[in-house]
Amino acid sequence: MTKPRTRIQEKNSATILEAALDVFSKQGFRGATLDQIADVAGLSKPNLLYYFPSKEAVHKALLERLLRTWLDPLRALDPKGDPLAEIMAYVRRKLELSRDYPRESRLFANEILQGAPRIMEAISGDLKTLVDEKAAVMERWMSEGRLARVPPHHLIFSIWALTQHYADFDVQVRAVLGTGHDPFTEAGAFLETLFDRLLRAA
Amino acid sequence: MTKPRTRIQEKNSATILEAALDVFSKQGFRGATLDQIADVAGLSKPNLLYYFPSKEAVHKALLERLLRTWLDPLRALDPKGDPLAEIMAYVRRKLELSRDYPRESRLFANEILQGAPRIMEAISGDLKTLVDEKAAVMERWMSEGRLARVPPHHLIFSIWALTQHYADFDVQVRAVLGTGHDPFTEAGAFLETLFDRLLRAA
DNA sequence: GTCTATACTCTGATAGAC
DNA sequence: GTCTATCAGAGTATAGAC
Repeated sequence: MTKPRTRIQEKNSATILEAALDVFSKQGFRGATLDQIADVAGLSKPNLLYYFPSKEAVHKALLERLLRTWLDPLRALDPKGDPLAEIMAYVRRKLELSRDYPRESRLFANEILQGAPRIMEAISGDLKTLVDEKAAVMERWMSEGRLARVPPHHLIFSIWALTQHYADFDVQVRAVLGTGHDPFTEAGAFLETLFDRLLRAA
Repeated sequence: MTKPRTRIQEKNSATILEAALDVFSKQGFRGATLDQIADVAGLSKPNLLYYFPSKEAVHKALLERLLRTWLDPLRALDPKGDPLAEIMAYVRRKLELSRDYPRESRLFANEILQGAPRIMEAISGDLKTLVDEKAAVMERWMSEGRLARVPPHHLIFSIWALTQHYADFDVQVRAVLGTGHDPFTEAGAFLETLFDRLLRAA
C-alpha cells in the first residue's frame, strides 16, 4: 500500500513491514515466505495481501525505506568540519546503526550477497554519487595535510565493513567472544583507536 | 555421498558440490533449489539425489568442506614468528581467500546471516578455541611490547570484516569504484597500510 | 547409474462469504 | 477489512523402467 489513508491501514501496513523485516533479514527474499510474515504480523495471509499486492511489493517497500535513511550518516559528513572529528563521528553513527538497526543491516547484506538484483540501480546511482562526492572531500583534506593519505574509497569501504560486521555477523561475534562481553561498546573503543592511528596526520 | 568409491561417483559428487556452491552461495539454503543445482551440474534432479540423500546433505557437505580449510590461515599464525609479519601474512592469505574463493565466503556469510543454524556448534567450539588461542599469542606479543596494544579478539574480527567484505560485497565495491579499478590489489595495499599503522609498536 | 513419471507438500495469490 | 476455501505452480523426494 503506497499511500495508506485510514489509521487502521497505517497501523497494519506498519505491522506487516515490521514482521517482513524480521523474516526477510534472516532468510533473504527467496527464503522468506508470506506464511512466516503473516504469522509474525498476526494476520492471515490473504489479509496481508490486502495491504500489499505481492511478496515483491513488501520487499520493495522495505528496501526503499532503508535506502532513504541508510545514507544519512554519510551525507552528514561536513566538508567544513575538522577532518578527523568528522570521520570519527561517521564511524560512531554507523556503529550505532549496526547496534540499533541490525535487521536493516542484514536485509541490505542479503540483497548484496544475492547480487543486488533489486537495488543495483541505487548502488551505482545515488550511492556511487554520494561516495564519490565525500571521497573528494577526504582527498582534499589529505592534500591539505590535515589527514593521513589513504585511498578514500577504500577508507569508506573499511568503515562499512568494520561497523556492519558487528550487525551482520552478530551471532559469530557473540559466540567467539563468549559471555561477559558487550560487543558494540568494545567495538566503539577499538574503532576509535584504529581510525585515529590510521588517519592522524603524521 | 560421504565416501565415494568409484571414479564416476567421485567425479559426479564433485560436480554436484561445485554446482551447489554456486547456487547456495548466491541464494542461501532456503532460496536455493535442487532444480537450479541439478541444472548447473548438468544432471537430472533424481540423479543428483542418487548421490546425495537430500538438499540438506548437499549443503552440509559443503559447509563441512569449508570449515575444514577456512581456518587454515589463522592456524598458520606462528607464535615464534615476527608479530607484525605474522599478522600481515594472515591478512594477505585471508584477502587471497576472498579473491580466489568468493563463493565460499558468501556461503559462510549466508549461513551466519541466517543465525548459523547449521554451524553454531563449530563456531562456538573449534572456531572459538582457535581464536582464543591465537588471541592469547597476540596478547603476549603486546605485553612484550612487540605489538601495539589493541583488543586481540576485535583485531581478529577486523581482519575478517575487512577481507571478507571484498568477497561478500563484491558487487557493491565494483559498482561504487566504477571501471578501471582492481579492488583486490588496491585492498591489499590499503590493508597493509592500515594494519601497519594500527599495530606497529610505538 | 540414469532417466521418466509421479506423489506429496509448500507457497504465492485469488474468489467470495461475512 | 477480514476470513475460509481453494487454485496453480514450484519444490523435495520417491518409484520403477531401462
